[in-house]
Amino acid sequence: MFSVKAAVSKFESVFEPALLAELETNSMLMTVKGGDTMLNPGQTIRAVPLLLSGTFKVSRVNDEGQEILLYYVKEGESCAMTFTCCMMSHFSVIRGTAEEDSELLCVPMDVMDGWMVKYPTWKRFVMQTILNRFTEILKSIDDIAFKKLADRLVNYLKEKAKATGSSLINLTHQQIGDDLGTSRVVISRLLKKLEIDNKLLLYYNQVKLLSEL
Amino acid sequence: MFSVKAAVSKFESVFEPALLAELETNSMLMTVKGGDTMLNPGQTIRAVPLLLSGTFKVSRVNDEGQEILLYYVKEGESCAMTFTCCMMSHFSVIRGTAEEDSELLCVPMDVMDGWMVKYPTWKRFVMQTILNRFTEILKSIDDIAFKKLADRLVNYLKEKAKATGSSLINLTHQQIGDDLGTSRVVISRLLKKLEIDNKLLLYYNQVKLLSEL
DNA sequence: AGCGGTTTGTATCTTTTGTTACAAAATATG
DNA sequence: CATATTTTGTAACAAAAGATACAAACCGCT
Repeated sequence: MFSVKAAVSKFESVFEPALLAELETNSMLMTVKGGDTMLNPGQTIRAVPLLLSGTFKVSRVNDEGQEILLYYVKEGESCAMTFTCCMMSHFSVIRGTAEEDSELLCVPMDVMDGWMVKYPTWKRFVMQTILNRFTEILKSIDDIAFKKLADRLVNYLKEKAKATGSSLINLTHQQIGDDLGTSRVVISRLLKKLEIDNKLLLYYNQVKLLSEL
Repeated sequence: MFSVKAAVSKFESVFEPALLAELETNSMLMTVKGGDTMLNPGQTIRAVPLLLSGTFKVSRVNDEGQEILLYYVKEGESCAMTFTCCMMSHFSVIRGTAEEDSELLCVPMDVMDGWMVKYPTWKRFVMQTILNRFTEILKSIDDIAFKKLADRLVNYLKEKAKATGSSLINLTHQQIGDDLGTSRVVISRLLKKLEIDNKLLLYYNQVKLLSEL
């Protein structure tokens, strides 16, 4: 559990001192339970989050309610969409869900605009965030457009393992299917194939990646 | 053919007077032939383009050289990727090709950074551009992930017709396939189906959209 | 141990998209 | 106008992914 002071200090290497001071007086600590959705498409955004601990999942939901994973926001990062939407007072175009219990530092949108002008380190942080997300999203497009589902699944699992630091992944086939935008049956089929090929082991609610993968 | 003065005046309603003046002294006119590629992935970017006339196609090329259309840049617009890459002195992650003969006003990157701070209208323009492109790219992801190729093709043709202001579209099946990330044969098949259904007429190098579409 | 809900395995069938191959039609070019 | 090149049409087949249906395995809980 962070104090605002401790939270702000996490960004000591990124932001200039004056900005850190402003951050301390203007921001708000917030806790979110794993699984909770913080932001839905269409919702207006009043504050921008800096993630202190935990992970957020950012996904896209289309008109028919179909969802697809875009990227994860990790400790010390923020969300490019929220920045841009916030600054243009535009409603959200994405969904943001806490993957695990998470803590965030919220910066209200009315101070943010000034910071872009006053603090080069803030401007840099914003632009770097946008660039990173653009790059990730374009990579996603490559994969969705040209890669087979089997390959996307393998990448997804490897990512997960890397993110959690464990080769034992706690997910149902249904959850995986949701993230990749396909059905449970398809995922079960592909996973079974991978198991037969000695790439992984399947358990109830779990997937254990093997070194062969 | 524009003079710099005339070119700058195109942005009178978007930029504040002081910025227009700076734009006039700092920017450079440029002409590009239809079909010419201005920017490739990996290339470093030294200036940001404001499009005066014509159209640019922005596409993504993956490691295997497969290409897919992302969006078009039209008159009075600019490219979000170029902004962000430029500001972070990062190489390009996209390809930019002139669809038709085009004229652009190029702003060197070293003045741009200051403009973000000095001119609210510039900052606004940049953020608005980024937001618009983010939105478009996310729409693309929706389509690629969940829509059938037949629907994507129809949308593509409608877009083209709207952009050129004519229901007679000058494209080969191969070109369409390239933009949608699929093969010529597949496009021919789908187009023929649409023709049989009285949605369009097929000619050599041309597709004529009918009102049924 | 038994029950109820959740998760996984699997078969079957359909649809969509990709691939290859070849011929015909349209156009460009000398 | 004769020939080369580009574009289009189409068949036949393969692979990938989606849909449906049902059974079996697993887990939490009493």
